[in-house]
Amino acid sequence: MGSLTEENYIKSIYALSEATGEVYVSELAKKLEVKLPSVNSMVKRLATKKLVAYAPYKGIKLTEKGKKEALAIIRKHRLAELFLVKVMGLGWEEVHDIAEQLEHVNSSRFYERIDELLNRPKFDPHGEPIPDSNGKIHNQQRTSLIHLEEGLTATITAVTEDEKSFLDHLNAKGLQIGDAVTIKKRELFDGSITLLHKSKKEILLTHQVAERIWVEV
Amino acid sequence: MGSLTEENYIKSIYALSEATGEVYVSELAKKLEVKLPSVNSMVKRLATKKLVAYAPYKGIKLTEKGKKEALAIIRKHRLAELFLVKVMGLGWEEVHDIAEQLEHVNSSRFYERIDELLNRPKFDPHGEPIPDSNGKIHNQQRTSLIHLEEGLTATITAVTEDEKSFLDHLNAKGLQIGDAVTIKKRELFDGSITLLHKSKKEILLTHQVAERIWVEV
DNA sequence: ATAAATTGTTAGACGACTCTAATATTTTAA
DNA sequence: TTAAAATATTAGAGTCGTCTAACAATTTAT
Repeated sequence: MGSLTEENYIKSIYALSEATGEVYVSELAKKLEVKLPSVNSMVKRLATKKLVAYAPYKGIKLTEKGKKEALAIIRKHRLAELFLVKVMGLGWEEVHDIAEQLEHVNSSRFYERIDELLNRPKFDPHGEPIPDSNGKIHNQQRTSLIHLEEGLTATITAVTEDEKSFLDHLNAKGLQIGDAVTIKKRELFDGSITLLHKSKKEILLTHQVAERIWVEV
Repeated sequence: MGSLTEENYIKSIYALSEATGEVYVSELAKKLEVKLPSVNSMVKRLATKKLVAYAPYKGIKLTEKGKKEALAIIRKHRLAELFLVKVMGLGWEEVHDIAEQLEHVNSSRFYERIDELLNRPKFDPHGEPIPDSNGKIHNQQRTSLIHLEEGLTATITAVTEDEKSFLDHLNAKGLQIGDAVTIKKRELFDGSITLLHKSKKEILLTHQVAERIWVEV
């Protein structure tokens, strides 16, 4: 096992490189809130440990070994989040920071037990998939709310989890994972969307918010 | 909050100085499994932070500030242990190492919720008292098994928690916190003790084991 | 296609924590 | 009461992870 810092680098590299397969030093520096030279020297260390592939002035890529480690941490993070919500009764908007700490707990017994208690769950409270103990992710169909036609009905399956304030916003609007919503109106000029919710209420979402909500039709 | 390392020093200083009010550098080095100079320099750092009072070649004492920090960590450790046993269903002999990690989690919400779920418990699974959120310890009457006269009956309230192997040993003998036992025979020549247990079985304990079992008469 | 802007790297230093080797103090026992 | 044993400290170095300042490569836009 690597250090706490190392685990955080690996996790961030995974998250930021998911789309394109690689990350740049500056993106990583921004995400981790450290300066460029810090990232540069850490990435070199990770490279000597064969956790990333890296050539100066080129992007950073996780090796298979690095990916495996990243998925193990993500698994722990997501299991912890679900545990905090389901077993401990905390709100989905307040568990992220605690899970950031619990994800570094080194105890297969602890996580095996959580997995068991939650009945081998596939998704965390934000709808993100939980990798299994081999790092395999059970994927789901994903469309962003902003891509739905007017009149269509869909179920919210996930949200992009970045800041607590975003989750607070959804809570305030009364939206939850699993809720069914119908697109009532899409405003072309600003991209905002009006939803019809199971609570019979109409909910107005800005484009910025809607694009971070994932649904299954 | 201090670093993880700092927290571990504070906790060990508290544990080792409980009896006499002070610890020596060498004892601390042994407990923490580091060399003497490491302890020496760390203790100096803790002294500049006003967490310990220290004069070269003299013992190390926690300041009020240090004690407060120690008790906060101990509270988290013991709450975590009880939580792992009661809520997560792990065995009392396997929770110590996990609690060693959970005790460093920085989240009042997390621990407040555990405290609530466990109904503000006063003792951990090993019978050790859990300090309240102000660091106050609810003390209990404590006598070691080896000080009981033959014929007396008492309830096991705690055990000295040092090594997993000791707890495994008690498990194997069928002894648990809360069990009532009667002293059947005390052997003078080797200090061993024969107990009568609620299970009607006779249990033989060596002096070494018996002195680490605490009872209430 | 070259200058400006952006992005990345190197050099060197610092704090936290550890170590080994050398030295000093305190305790114990002859 | 002094020599030996036990205990503690200092000096100096190494690793991890961070920083600032200076420089180098790459991209972009004129």
